[in-house]
Amino acid sequence: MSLPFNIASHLDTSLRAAAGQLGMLDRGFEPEVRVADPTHGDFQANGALAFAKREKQNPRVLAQQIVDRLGGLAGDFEIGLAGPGFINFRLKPAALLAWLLAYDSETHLQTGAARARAGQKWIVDYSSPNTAKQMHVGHLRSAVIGEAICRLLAFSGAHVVRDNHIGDWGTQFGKLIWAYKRHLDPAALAAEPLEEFERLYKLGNNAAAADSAVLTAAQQELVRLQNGDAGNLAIWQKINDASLAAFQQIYDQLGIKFDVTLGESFYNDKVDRVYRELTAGGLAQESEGALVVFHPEHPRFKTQPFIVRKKDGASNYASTDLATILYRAEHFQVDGAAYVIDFRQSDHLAQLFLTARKWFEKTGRKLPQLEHVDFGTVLGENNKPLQTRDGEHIRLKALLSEARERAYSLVTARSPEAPEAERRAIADIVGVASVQYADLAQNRSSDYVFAWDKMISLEGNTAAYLLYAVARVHSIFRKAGMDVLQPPIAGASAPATAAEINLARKLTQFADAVQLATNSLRPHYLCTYLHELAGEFSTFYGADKVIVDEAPVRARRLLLCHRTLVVLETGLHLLGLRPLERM
RNA sequence: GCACCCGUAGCUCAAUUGGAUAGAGCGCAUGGCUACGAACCAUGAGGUUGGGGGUUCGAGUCCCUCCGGGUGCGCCA
Repeated sequence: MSLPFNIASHLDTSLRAAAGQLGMLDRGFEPEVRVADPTHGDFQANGALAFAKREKQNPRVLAQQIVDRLGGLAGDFEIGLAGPGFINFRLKPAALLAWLLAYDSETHLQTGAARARAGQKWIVDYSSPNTAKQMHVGHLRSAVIGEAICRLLAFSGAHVVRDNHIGDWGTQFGKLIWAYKRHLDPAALAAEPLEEFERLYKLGNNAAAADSAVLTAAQQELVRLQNGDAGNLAIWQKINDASLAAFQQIYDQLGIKFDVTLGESFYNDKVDRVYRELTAGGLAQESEGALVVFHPEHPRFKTQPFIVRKKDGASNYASTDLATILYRAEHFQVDGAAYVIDFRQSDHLAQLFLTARKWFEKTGRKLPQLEHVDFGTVLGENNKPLQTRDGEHIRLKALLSEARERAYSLVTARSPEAPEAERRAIADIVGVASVQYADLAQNRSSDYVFAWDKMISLEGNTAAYLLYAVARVHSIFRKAGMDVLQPPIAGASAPATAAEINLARKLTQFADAVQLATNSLRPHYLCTYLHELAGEFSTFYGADKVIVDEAPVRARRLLLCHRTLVVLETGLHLLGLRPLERM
């Protein structure tokens, strides 16, 4: 019997069966299987300890009773008992070989992984910039982390809807339209539309500040827009279209393609229902002229209101966010929604989710699982939010160009003999991947310091280290005149050297890394894994020559190389990075 | 004032959510290219996990309390 894709779940199942025979299952036994330190084994089960503690039994005796009922695993694992009651599992070389033979492509890895969330539907709300403004460094993390999360969820079998919840209905449009009508430079609009919109907005803003007549005129433009004035709507539409086209240039570099772009304007006609239902349900109340929701049971939200309608009657982002949840539940019928948004909006989202829960309860609806995927700030090397020297936001477009340029200098220094076009192509991938990876590799909850040297110096836990490992595998096949798509692995013997075994066992842990990253919505777990895998490969590469005369040895080493390639490339795809064959 | 997040090696960060001797990378020291890519590998030094108390078989992780940093708190999103 061959091992399934996810070995940890396989062990979990067997342990539950054994515990069931002992009558432990209905008393809350949890196997707690996890990847183990190599000194102990490949996987370990800790569940006997917690269970014995609760039941006031001897954990070691308990663990032994479980082990005695794991006979079915004896073919694939060496099973041991250690310490106060840890159960250790070490894969036998033949089992490692069998797993490697079975999972031979990204498709088959995905088939294995896709059981976890088959039938689920998730919507991921990420990027979500404001229109009429350029994307800046503050938009980087949501886009990069959000895309990785989409890919992880999809890989795990979920149907994923990528939603760009753009800010396309702000009060800024009054001043912008006022200026647009009077000061538009058509040539600038054609060349760099967002530059032109920003110039116009500043112009309108300054004029309104200096002259109250202009301010009034701008406010009237906004009212006209909101009342459906055809001319203003056309301008508004043009601004949004141009903005989205400019955003897409960034998204193309980051490998992002949205399924839907449903911004705030989309929910304009859907907020009245929110007001009605919240009021009818007794959840919302008038306060200082506004419609607000309090949460008496909450230490802070009992006094900090959730303002769902402003005193002037207008909606705000609380109203549209509530309407958005309803739309996602009714129209998309999602099981879950992930909001990839800055940690500074934690209060807003907590109030939003709390309000939605009560609202859905009152109205008898099923609330999707709502997750705030928060992340910290991108800091400069002075530990302050990253800015240009004159205190402006750093534009994403410029940041990505600089990444490509820096990578180009490096590639040129390393490989001056390569053709210009090839160096450019490599640099485009390495540069952007470095930025993405630097963001993903760190636990999203904390701030991170943006340091060019660290991310493109190509050492340590960086994109380049992973890409280098990929390039070296390709190189082995290329030099040996073999087709990497048809690796000659027939007759491969089981992993035998220390480096081979360490690499093989690391490969089998891919499933666990994906599951951990997906369930916690934290891509850095996958990054850590891929870095460790690339490290095991480098060690193996240095220790054991692949192209040797002895056929079974050569075949098994080619097998390891090929599977390393498949897992690394699959992992890079999951993070939203593009692999390359040479660098 | 109230609330939330953070504090781990000189630096940047992990630690599978309470598990085994707290691990990586950078930097530092030493060694390795006539071996498939040295953008690499091997070995080594480096820690009172901000301080103190508590919970238990077991705490970087949970609770309390100080210290230090960040963020949010009625009509921007």
